[in-house]
Amino acid sequence: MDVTVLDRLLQISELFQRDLANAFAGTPLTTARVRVLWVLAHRGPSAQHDLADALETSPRNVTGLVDALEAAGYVRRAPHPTDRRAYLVELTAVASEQMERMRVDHAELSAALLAAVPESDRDALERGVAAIADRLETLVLADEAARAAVREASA
Amino acid sequence: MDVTVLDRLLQISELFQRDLANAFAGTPLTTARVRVLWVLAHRGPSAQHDLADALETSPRNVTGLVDALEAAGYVRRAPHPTDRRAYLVELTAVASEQMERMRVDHAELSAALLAAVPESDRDALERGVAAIADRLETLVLADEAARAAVREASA
DNA sequence: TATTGTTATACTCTATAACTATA
DNA sequence: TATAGTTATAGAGTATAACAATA
Repeated sequence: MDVTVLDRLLQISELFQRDLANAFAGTPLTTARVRVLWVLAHRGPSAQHDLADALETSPRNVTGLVDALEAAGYVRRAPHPTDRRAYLVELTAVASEQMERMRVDHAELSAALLAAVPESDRDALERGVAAIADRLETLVLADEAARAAVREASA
Repeated sequence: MDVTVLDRLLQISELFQRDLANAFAGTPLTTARVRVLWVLAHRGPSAQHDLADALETSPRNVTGLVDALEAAGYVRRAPHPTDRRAYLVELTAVASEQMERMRVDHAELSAALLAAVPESDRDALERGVAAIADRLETLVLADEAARAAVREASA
């Protein structure tokens, strides 16, 4: 029973989740809420339905996440400049700083992990994980398309 | 803004979760429940507190997961041979077959992903992901130990 | 006394459907 | 008529605490 590359990738995947959970333990932040902040940090102030699209979740769920983040002081609901039905959700200063720290942590972790790999292996590693990520994405999307086709046919 | 190995690994991590969710959509199985079945397939019939340890979750949570799996016909609660307080949770035939299919799928996915990598890069890739997994595990465990020490000190 | 699993309670994430206000 | 976000309702995962039966 040898340990495959896939097993290692799954292990890495679990460790990431654990690391993130640890990082925000004891704060009001959770994985789902941090994802909202992360999207806002990258897209800038956004309407809730745009957040729902970006997060691939329901508008209802966004309402709950934004409620929690607003209560904890991480985001603000500002009026939308042209559509009175909508809000613009934006980060507070506290959250912007937190996301900046997260960006720095991310870069440091990236460097620390790469430092564990012998320099002579790094190019092949980069090509390899990129190839695997692309192939996996292709497989997952093809699988989802096939499922969607089955749903169509039975509807 | 270049895409780092870390970014690729995070992308792979998300795709795994998505793939697993797709695979069990429309069945009573979920990620948490499949983890229970997976542990049972590897450890054999187990008492619930052993499952709680293996899954790093609370006994209460195991009660709920086993309830759901039992209701859906994936596991059985058998009396423990020597401890009348405990049950031995074991897979049904249906679940054993499902786990065997999952094992085969896992092997096939492993082969498909590796096939996307040029043969000349594979050795370096294997060494690289192993090194990253080990380093990441070390970092996460050290972080958890540091947090535990802080909790001790403040208690 | 300690352990095994359950009941009680609560919070979070998620989804669908019905509804209000606005476009 | 369609869209943005909310209320209503429900299921799932998780946690702590109190408790019963047994060790």
